[in-house]
Amino acid sequence: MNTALTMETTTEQVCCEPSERPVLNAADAQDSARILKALSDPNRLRLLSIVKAGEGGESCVCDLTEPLDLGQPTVSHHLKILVEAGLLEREKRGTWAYYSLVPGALEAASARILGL
Amino acid sequence: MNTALTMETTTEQVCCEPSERPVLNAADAQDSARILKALSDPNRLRLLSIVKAGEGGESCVCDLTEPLDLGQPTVSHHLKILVEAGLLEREKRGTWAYYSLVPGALEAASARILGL
DNA sequence: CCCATAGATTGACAATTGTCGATATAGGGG
DNA sequence: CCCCTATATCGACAATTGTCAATCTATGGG
Repeated sequence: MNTALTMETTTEQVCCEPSERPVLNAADAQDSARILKALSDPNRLRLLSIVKAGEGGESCVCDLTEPLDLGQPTVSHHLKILVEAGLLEREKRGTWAYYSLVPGALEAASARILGL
Repeated sequence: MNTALTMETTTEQVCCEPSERPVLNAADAQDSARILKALSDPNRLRLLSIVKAGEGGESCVCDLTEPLDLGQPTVSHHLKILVEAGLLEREKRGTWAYYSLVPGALEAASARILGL
């Protein structure tokens, strides 16, 4: 049995309209807000920027603490938020933890804004 | 960590590089965070969506209160935040206040994410 | 083994945020 | 004028957030 096809927006899709999305529903809004909230802190934006610019697109925590002038626990906390938002991924090698951008995640986040 | 000065940003800009922006500085980060913070609340995202979808791209407060299931003062408060972030503009006509998207503002916000 | 180091987790705290009810302001209509 | 409706502002409150110091965990080297 098929999951009810409640999609059924106007059966005739004209070619290039702005998607005719009526209004963002509460669930999708909360979803987008969760991701955008992770991006709403200046230090987290800088973390993303540093990671992106890092050698091989990754950085370990020790290289992130100093440029932000924040304590190590605080940096770890911000990194966790970014990981949980699906923006960064963590890979542990030896004693070090390397963070890198999740491919396409920033593009997806920006699309959520454009798609409002 | 003591990477010598071998950095030497190639004076020759090849055509389509990712801008070679080294790292987001604190001031720009705070700037971007201010705007993204306005976008980090689900009810504000829905407000933007409703305004965008509204007749003539605008809506008055009375049309925004009901679909969000929020009190009128709360909606006014969110609208103010969106205006101060440069995302919405307000025009008063008679007793009503009409809100509309600032042209290009959403695109600019999304570019801040992509440009990290 | 024991220790040193990288990083995560915890607990605390001040600051900020989202929400509401009450009140203020401002037009428009009798 | 006075009232009615639409919106903004204010004061309060609980919830969330960003930060730090202290502690825990894990990995690697002697």
